Amino acid sequence: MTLDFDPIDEAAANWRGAGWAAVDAMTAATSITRAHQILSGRIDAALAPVGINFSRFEVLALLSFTKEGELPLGKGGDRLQVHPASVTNTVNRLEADGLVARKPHPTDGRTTLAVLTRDGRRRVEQAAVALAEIEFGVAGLTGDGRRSVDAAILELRVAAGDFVAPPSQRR
Amino acid sequence: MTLDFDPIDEAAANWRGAGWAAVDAMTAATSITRAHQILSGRIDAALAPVGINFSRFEVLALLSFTKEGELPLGKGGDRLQVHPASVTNTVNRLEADGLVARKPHPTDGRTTLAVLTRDGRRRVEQAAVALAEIEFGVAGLTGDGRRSVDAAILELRVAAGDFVAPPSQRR
DNA sequence: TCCAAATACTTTGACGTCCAAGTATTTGTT
DNA sequence: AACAAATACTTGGACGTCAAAGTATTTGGA
Repeated sequence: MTLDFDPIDEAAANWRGAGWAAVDAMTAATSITRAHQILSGRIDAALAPVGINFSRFEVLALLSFTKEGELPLGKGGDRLQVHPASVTNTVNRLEADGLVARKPHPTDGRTTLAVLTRDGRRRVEQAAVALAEIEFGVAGLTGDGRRSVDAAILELRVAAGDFVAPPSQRR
Repeated sequence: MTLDFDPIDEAAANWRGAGWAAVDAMTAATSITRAHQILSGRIDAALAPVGINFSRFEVLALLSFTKEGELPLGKGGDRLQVHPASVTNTVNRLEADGLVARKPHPTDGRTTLAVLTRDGRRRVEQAAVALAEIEFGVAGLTGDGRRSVDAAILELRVAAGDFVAPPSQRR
């Protein structure tokens, strides 16, 4: 199962051998992809005992940060950068588990609000603890590593147009 | 659509406000997740005109690096770190498109080989060019940024047990 | 006022990923 | 030689994601 060589190193060597371009870009992209794979696996494993997964957690967390514990579905999608259909799907499942409820928007008939239930609030607290315990899957990354990842990816996100205003100071 | 603030900064502030732990780990994990989302979108968009997607490309590339253009399905899954069922699925689709063929292993009846076809080889070359043109989606990351991402994620991968031998020198 | 365009969400369908279970074959041990 | 365990792959099911199309409602301009 565990390889005795670095698969990314090997990929880079193969790439060069084939005369393919942009090897540095390839290794960076592959590193990020693999990192995501690792984090995703660890996070889902940590959340499984709590009875949710990461996308559901993200929605619950977002709701828990609002004053009233409610948010239009579309706003949630914008913040989490996911497709509206994914939000619908996630909220459906959260609703089936009694962790959120849908409520019509008071003044805009097109809009639906997701509202955190009492169970939902309890669940998201449990999940936050579980995630903190595994350090969000980044165990193995030193403080320096985390900062340099944050800084480098900030460049990427700005270049991708994630947001326009100059970022406030990251701590 | 585009936000006028950094959503990760805001998430960190919310996290602190709620008294939740491991904020630094959360931002690193969120950065990586978002980076993956960005890369994935760019890469799929670049490959769409070529008629494949990234997972299919990975399989084709792996095959193209072998002497004979063939590899047991299981080996491919190990290298790409994906589930056997995913390999089966991907190879099914590549086979339906005539880009690979299945062939029984000459000595081990349990094993199936995926063999690159002529069309498959042509296609993977086109894809490599298309990916190099968009710098594998990491446009926006400077050389320094790419190196620091590679280095930091190497720590994470080693900690996760991706491979055991000391890595050879990265360039 | 009226109506086309924009907005918000849902539905349907395609695809990728994983897990668990099932089949076939090979290995290793007694 | 015999058989349990390991290995390699496939199948079926659950879930997440996106795109495209559909429905309902609101906005904004003629």
